[in-house]
Amino acid sequence: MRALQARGETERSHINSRELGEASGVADAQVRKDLASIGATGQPGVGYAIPELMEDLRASMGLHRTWKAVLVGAGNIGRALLAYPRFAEEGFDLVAVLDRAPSVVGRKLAGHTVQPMSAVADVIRRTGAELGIVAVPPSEAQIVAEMLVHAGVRGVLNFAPRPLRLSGSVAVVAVDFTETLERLAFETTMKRSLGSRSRDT
Amino acid sequence: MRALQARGETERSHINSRELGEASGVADAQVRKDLASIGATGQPGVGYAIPELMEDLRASMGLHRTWKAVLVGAGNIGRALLAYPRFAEEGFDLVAVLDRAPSVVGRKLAGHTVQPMSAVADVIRRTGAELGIVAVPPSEAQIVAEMLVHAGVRGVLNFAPRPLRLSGSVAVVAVDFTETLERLAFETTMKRSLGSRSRDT
DNA sequence: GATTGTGAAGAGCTTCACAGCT
DNA sequence: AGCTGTGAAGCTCTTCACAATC
Repeated sequence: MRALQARGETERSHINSRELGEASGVADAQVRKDLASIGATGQPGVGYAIPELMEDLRASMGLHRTWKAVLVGAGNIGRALLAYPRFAEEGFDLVAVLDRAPSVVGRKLAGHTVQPMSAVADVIRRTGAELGIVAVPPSEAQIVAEMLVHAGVRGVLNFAPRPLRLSGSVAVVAVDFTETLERLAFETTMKRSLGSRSRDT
Repeated sequence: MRALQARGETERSHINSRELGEASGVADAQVRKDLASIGATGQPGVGYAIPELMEDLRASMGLHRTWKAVLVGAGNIGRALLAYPRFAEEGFDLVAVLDRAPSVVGRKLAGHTVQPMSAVADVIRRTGAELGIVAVPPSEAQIVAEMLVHAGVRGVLNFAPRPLRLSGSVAVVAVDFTETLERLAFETTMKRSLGSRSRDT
């Protein structure tokens, strides 16, 4: 999907598996297998119809609808997320911002009045948000996540560098900047000692 | 490594592969294979010595030393990274900040004077930075990454939602917030339709 | 002529299971 | 008795290659 988006508007209406593979770093047969597995089909001799392919990709990932998310934590990371224009473009709607600190509660950030944590159940019920974003210090991450889940969110995006223990019925995706840098250090070390193979993204 | 860190200070000096596996969600034999592959050895009948194991893990990931990184992009994400205290704790040193916009060049951010892009080669040579962090708009990500690589960095951390095409000898790790949210939407959909299995992080 | 969809082959990764060490 | 290190077996994922299709 990113490879298609990065191409921007080309005249061509179709793209073949080899090009898709080159753009995303996988083999052509892999592209065909994967696309077949999500029900996207191409035209032999022609390739995949780009608009239909995008639609199939989006549908396979549950992006055929809008997802509402509440953000907890109006610190540096929270504010960066609020200013991130692509969420809305991709169908993610930050419907509310909450924070514990009285000094930021009541302030306006990117059109949202920051709410106190005591409002969490209320806000989630009223907005119908299904996703929660945890952008608070690690010491508070677990309790904040539990409050969100208790209030009804089905998925949690965790920016705190601390593993969350939540009910198995809640999806959790974590972004840990330190881990990411460690991974980069690891791969950089590998690239140095061994030769190189091309990698994606 | 995260599993060990999360245990905190226990009296026990050793840990066996079964416990490590349970804490990190993999099979005991897998733990032994992986640890053997990085040269960490345990004591039959006893397990792995925890301090030595931590040391071997850190060494295998290239974390036995400090990594210097330059940050390009003093926008929301860049500023959030600058304020992130854990980088320094884990041995990552943000040695310089660069930006294209004349309005921010020269400003002080977290102790660093923002440099213009024209200084990139100079800054990297002078500081000896080996890692580059790309926190610029997607339209500039590719060219900025190429400038960094040309100036000598060996690894790039990319926050722009755009795949980078770089020489195979450069390590690239990407953090794409939109992709992350999309992944959360996908997993949330899966959790709803299927039952649940426990997942890590 | 170009390209898909897909069985079959191949490669790589995971689990098993047990000899050997403490 | 408890646990590691590791060949071998089992399994899954990837690549090959080609008949079918446009």
